[in-house]
Amino acid sequence: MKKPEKQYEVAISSLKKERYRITEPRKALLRLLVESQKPLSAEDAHLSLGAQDYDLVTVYRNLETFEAAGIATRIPTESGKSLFELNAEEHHHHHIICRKCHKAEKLDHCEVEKLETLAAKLGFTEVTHVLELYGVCGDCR
Amino acid sequence: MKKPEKQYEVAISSLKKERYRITEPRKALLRLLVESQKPLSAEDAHLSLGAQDYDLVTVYRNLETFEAAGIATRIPTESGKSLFELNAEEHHHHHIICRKCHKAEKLDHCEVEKLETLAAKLGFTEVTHVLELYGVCGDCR
DNA sequence: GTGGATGCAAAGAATTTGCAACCAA
DNA sequence: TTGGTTGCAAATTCTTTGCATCCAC
Repeated sequence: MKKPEKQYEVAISSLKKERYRITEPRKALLRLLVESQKPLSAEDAHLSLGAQDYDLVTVYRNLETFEAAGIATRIPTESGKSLFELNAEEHHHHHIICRKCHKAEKLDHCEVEKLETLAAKLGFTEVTHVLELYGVCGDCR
Repeated sequence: MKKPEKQYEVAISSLKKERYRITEPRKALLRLLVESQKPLSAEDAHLSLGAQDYDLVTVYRNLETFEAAGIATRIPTESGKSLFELNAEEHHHHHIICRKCHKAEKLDHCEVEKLETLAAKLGFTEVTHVLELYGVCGDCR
């Protein structure tokens, strides 16, 4: 795993390269994502940043911006709510998300049965998974 | 794949066993799901049933009921919209969903790299996937 | 200085809930 | 008969959009 400061700097560079401005809300949100190292919902982020400091809408817009800049990824969840996480330059991974408290933990190794075993080892029960692929079909191209 | 009539009967039996009533909207929705053999959104189903015949709310409630009865499964999608599909007694599978027209096709074999290859063979490009596990964590139990 | 970014309000989309009328068992 | 089910309306939840103001470059 990359050092937080490094990860922050790399992200800032990506934003600059794409001509996005480095604003206070963006810096704060980026720091939060770097520090938490976990997928967060827009609301989580808004609260953690101190709800009174920046608007929820700004958080949404910037998460979207981060995604467009290739800095973050949106993770659709079972509940219909999206989580966002910083793109780690490390290997591909997924998460195990608690159905009750919505805590998300990172799972290394990407293969479903192995993942379910891993999840069980982390103390999760009633484990199920959602796996869907997305792409553009021949008809739409 | 099971014969449609058979599948319909099995589903009806499941509903009866759970003491759910066999109403017109339920029969119509079930027939639709059996026939389409593809995941549908609540709105898709509502339109296919003839929007004027049954209420969208009834469709939502019955898809929920079907899920509770173990007849159907909700599939959260990238866009935040849910799709529902009848539980096939056959093997575990997932889908490839077109980002543009939202057409969903069934993919057999559950292993991610294989699936992406399969998706490519089906003519899909820009293929990505969402894989998240859900469960109840130790803290919540 | 200027166009992108923000905050506030309001709109939107998907889904859920409340409640009286209705009907399957 | 009666409690589950439906339809209509309204509420909720998450997310996006409009617009005037503001500030990073």
